[in-house]
Amino acid sequence: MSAGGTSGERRAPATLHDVAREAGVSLATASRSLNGSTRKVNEEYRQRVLAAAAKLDYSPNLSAQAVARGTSTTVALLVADIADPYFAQIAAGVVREADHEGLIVTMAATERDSERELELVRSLRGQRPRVMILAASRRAGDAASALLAEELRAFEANGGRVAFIGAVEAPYRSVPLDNAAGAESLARALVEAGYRGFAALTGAEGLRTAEDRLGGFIAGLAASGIALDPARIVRPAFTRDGGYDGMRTLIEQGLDDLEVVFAANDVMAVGAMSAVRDAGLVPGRDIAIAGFDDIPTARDVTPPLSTVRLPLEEIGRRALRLALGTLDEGDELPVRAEVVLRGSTPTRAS
Amino acid sequence: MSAGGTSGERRAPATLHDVAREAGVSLATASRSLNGSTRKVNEEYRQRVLAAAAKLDYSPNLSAQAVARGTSTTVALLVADIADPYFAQIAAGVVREADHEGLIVTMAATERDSERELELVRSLRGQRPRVMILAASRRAGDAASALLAEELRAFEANGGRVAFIGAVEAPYRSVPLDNAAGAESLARALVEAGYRGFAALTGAEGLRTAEDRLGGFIAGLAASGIALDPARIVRPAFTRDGGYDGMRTLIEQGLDDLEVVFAANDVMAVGAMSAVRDAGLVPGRDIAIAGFDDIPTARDVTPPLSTVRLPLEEIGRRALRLALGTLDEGDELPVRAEVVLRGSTPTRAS
DNA sequence: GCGCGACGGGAAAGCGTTGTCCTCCATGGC
DNA sequence: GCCATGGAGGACAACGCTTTCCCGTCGCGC
Repeated sequence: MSAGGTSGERRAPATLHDVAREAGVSLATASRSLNGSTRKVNEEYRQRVLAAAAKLDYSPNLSAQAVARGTSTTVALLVADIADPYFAQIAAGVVREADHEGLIVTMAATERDSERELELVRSLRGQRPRVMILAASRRAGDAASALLAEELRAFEANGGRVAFIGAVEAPYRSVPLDNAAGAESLARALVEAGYRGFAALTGAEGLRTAEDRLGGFIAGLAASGIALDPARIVRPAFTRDGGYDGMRTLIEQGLDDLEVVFAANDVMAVGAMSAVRDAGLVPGRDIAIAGFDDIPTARDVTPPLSTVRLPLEEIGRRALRLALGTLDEGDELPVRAEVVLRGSTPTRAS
Repeated sequence: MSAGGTSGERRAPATLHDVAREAGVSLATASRSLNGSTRKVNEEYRQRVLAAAAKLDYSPNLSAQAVARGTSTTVALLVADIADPYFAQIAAGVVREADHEGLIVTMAATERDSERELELVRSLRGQRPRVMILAASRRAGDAASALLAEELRAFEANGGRVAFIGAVEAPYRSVPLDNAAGAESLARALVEAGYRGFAALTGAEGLRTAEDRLGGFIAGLAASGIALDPARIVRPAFTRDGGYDGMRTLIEQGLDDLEVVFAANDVMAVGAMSAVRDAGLVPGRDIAIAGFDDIPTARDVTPPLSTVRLPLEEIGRRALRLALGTLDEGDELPVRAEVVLRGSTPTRAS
């Protein structure tokens, strides 16, 4: 257990005051030397300050700076579950872009609970972050939802910026994901590949992302004159295990003319594949499976998973740029959702 | 692109001062009513303050609190790559535990560059976090390493807490992972399963985690009187693609008597499996593969990946508790690394 | 040679909180 | 009836920093 803790004199961190004294200059000059102030400071003084800062291991107190300046350098990121590759990739994008901008990311997980989401937004607001990015899948119209809106309104009224990832949310900026259109394209592609018997695994009712994807998929089928049997729509949890369970349900219901299962996200699809295999069937051959997101794992399962690719990391970066207002010209393009057909949905000889 | 931004009067956030005025009490009373002060405050006043706070949408400025109190409620977490499931799971654990303790997590990614790591530690120090958790794989003895030590020393001298995840680091607290012992057990288990022809895919030289695991594996083989041919040790990047490339190298070198490949982490193993498959071979049948970590995906690839299980989320939580000094009795137990044999290393009829 | 900007250092007033005193008032003991 | 006691509100000095002012010093134009 490595005892830990250097013997340490436990002195308080050096303050700007200490640096100024050490360098023999005023507080103001020290401050001006160490941050990008507009005021010029005599090169000799500046060197003295820099030396003193180095000598004292000075590191500016960000909290104090935030208080004095009236603005922080923080970005708050809210996701449903950090360990979920979908959110992990988005987070990676946000962090990278933030780093690029010299901002610091604070992260919280809603654990897919809208009460918690509300609570977190509330507490995160205390940091006075420059922007708040909400990637957590929101449910429409539940009790917490109105309060959340209230909270965000207050945040923006105070000069904060909110960016949503996913569906377009009322008055806020958002990086819209083309969930419906992507799923629709996927449906068409599958029909074109010869599939006729469909089922869908989607998240709990009211989960925006899940709804949109399912809706798009149904629309895509409808466009080809195919109706999705409501009995073939299963709504387990929006997770890997949910996908597994949902697929089991489907299998227990009887496979009859079922040819392909659309899972509303890749982790569910992966779970579904495992369920198929555990039932003694071969995914892709006995039952085709398609997902959504194109998480890295999608390539590495067997057979490789057909899916709708979302540039997740790019989405994270863009959400931050959007909130910051630093979107470049080219960035205005909507995020493309692109169908990627792989081995899990082989072309079907019709 | 959803214009964004409520029309907003853009007034500054309500301050405690505003609340006090609204409630008709002093600043001190307002402060005492809104935070857990030891001082009692008249119930009527307290209600007035609460009402005023609610009315004004007051949210205490955490930075100001940090400055005034002299301590922050922040935890800084440093990982190599957020999108990597290994770090994502650890991060999830840290965030969950932090949330439990009412702390806020700020996250940064070193991108596996020790220069950046140093830089990040430096800048993170400015937040005066209560603890700093370093999960980023460190290289031993490079240039930045000494400076990093210096930086951490300063941080601890100022009352901060450092916790490492992985190898035990000199004077700091750490959650040691039994990399060597785990790999050693795995080697023994594989020998016991009938394997004789080994190869290893590990990370760049000097990468602590990779070295320890390789070392353990070699020791395990040695214990069974088997030597690992140095030509059969490949050192690509410590990532999925590294695993893929490394496996290709191995295949190009000729498979001869090669029976099983040990990849120093699961994402590499997954990459290696894909390389095997892309070479027209079947992982598990033609070449067995084992990894390390037991990331969630390990169960879902085909065949399921044999590996050494590390309770990653628990490790994250424990790192935080360790740094905070809130480890319970039972937590003193070292983290167990447990061999999990799955289909990727079928028992070999000898 | 004088006046006037421009320049740049330093004092000091914030920033939004907390915590220490100080004070006032009610209570209780003798 | 008086004084010690203590409980609770309020003023105010921090906390570590930024930024506005103020002011002395130059350099330059006339």
